[in-house]
Amino acid sequence: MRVDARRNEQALLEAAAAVFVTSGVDAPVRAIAARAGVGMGTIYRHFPTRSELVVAVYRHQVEACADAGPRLLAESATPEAALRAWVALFVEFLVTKHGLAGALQGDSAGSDALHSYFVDRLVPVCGSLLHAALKSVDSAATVDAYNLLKGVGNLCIGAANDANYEADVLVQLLISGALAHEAG
Amino acid sequence: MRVDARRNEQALLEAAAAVFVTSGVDAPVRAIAARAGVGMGTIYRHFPTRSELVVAVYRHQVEACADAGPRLLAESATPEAALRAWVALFVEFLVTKHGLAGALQGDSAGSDALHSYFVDRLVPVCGSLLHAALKSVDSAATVDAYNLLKGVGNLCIGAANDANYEADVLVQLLISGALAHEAG
Amino acid sequence: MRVDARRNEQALLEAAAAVFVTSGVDAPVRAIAARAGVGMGTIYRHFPTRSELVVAVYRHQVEACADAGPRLLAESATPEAALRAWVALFVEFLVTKHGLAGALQGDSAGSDALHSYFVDRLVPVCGSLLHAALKSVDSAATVDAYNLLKGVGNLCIGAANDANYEADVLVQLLISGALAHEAG
Amino acid sequence: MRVDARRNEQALLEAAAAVFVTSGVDAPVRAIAARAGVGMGTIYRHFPTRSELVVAVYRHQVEACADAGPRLLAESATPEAALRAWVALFVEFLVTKHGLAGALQGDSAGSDALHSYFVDRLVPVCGSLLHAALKSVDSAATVDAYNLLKGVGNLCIGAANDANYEADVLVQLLISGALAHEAG
DNA sequence: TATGAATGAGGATTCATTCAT
DNA sequence: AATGAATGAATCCTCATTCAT
Repeated sequence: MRVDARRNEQALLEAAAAVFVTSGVDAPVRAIAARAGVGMGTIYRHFPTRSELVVAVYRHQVEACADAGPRLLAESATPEAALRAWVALFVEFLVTKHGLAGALQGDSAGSDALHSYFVDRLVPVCGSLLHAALKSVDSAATVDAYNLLKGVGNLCIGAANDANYEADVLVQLLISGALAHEAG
Repeated sequence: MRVDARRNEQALLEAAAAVFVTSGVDAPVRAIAARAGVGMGTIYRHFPTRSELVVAVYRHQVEACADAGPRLLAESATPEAALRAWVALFVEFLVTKHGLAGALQGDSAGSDALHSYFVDRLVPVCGSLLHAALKSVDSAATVDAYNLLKGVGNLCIGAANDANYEADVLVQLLISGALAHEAG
Repeated sequence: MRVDARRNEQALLEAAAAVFVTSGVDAPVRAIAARAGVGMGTIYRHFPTRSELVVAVYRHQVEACADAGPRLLAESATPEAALRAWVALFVEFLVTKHGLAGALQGDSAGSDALHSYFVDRLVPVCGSLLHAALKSVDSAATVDAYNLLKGVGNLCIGAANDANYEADVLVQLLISGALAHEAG
Repeated sequence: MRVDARRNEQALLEAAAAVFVTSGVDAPVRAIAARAGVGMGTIYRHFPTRSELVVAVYRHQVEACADAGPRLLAESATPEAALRAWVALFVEFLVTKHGLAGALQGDSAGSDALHSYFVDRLVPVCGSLLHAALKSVDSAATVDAYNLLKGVGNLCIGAANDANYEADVLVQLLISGALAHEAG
């Protein structure tokens, strides 16, 4: 890849991140291009679909989140604490990225890549933590990691727009519920 | 109101309900009018804003849901059972009305009336049930009824599109979590 | 004509006059009907075209204006004074009726009846005054009464919307010009 | 600017000029685009508001008119002749551009830029000529240049639609009136 | 005769996407 | 490889006019 192409790609990622914060992940292509100082065609060259752009923008943070899983499990006092810390991390990520939680739904055709990426990368991590936590409290699984992850994601939708809505509290309650059922 | 006007209004409500399921509550006015077999102007006559149409479409069911609260409290074996039955009812309502859960977010400008209506009508009902349940298990409140209701609503988003996602299970876990914290 | 029909027609004229002042002579039919407390169909029954309604609304005042011509000629010190007083009267009428001066242009199809009525009724009056004034100052005619009337009307367009525009002054200057050319 | 963009802009100006003559300056965007052979979006790219398009269409002629003022003052036998020649020029411009005179009214929201442009550009020119003419005939001013310019503009409204209406004659009478009042 | 519900043409505007330069 | 001009589908909303009741 030519040096200028790489520079453009970097500029686009930064611009998109900034615009996504302001206007959500459905912001007009033109706005992103303008902020990056490139033509719209350049966006399409680097990221043929919007979903690919969104994935690229958040890749670093998703990776960081994924990497945090094993580390937290090793460092935390208990597996439950590790799970709680990890979902708190995930919640913070989603809530600060305007519209991202909603985009995880995968409904609309274009967001499939985003949905897949999140699931592929984070469900295994979440699964490890959940499994360890369940074992440590001697509970049986009531939900799988996919459901838990998606539930957490859903609870974060719209959190940034509503000062009375406390997504983080609800998420911790959901964890409590998931770990609460005593093993028979 | 003239008989034909009433017939049109009814046709519009049914058409809108059907189109909302398919295309969400932001579906084009023209599509709703076409399905109802009326002109677009007729929609604007009966429901000057989109929000009023959405509220009208779901009013019956919201009222039924609100009415069910006190009844369940009286009929159920325990307050917790009443709360669980009621949220199950609410979940069933939201999940079968594709796109409704998402519309409950007050984000988009036009849906504010909808958001208000849901909150005004259901938060008090939810609050009664929650309060009774908390008291019966001798727990302190960790969330208010608004947060609980909105959390339940959020957990239902996209549930109809994903066979692997079990919103009802997650909602019951959330209730478990909300009732789990021992008092004092 | 039945008594109720006459009552409706009267109500419509008053309502239209009021609405025209507020919103101009192109105000929505519905607004006029609503203010009159009748259905829209009733407007169409009484006044099939908008032009006929406008004519009817202003008939009294146009007649009063026409009648004022001979009277002013008889009462004024000089024919020129009579002409000046009469155009001042006409100007006051036009300026206070929002949009009426513009509607006198026979451009748009619907306003033909209005245009015709004004011309038929007022050009002769204006002509008498102009002729007498020209004779009294021993000037030759440089414009006919039709041109003078229409010129005065045009000068009044938009006068109510622009505090810096003094239609009345300009009109008097136009009269001065029309009487200024010395007869050979 | 790319050659094709410049070609489109030129085509748009010509198309708009033609359509304005036929349908007035409020002609549908679609009609202008169709005549220019471009998409509607292209109009919005080049001229974000209707007012900007109107100004662009008439800029050349307004500038020519403005430039003619000082030249006429220098070349004419008397300042009055210069003023008369200049307003005749202005009248010819307005009358041949059907609908332009009407658009000079600042009424409709979108045409404000047009109104401003005309006033800013032509009132000073008109003022110089008027002042010189008044001085040369030893008359005191009875109107300012803004009123005179707007009056001339108003007299031209609808002139192209009415063969019996002689705007040019009326305008010269208005000038006569404006210069007639003897000083002292 | 009166009502006002219904129609639907008409016009503005936005933006994703393509492709000539 | 990059640009950004152009396209035009999609959608909203208003209101004159007709006509069933």
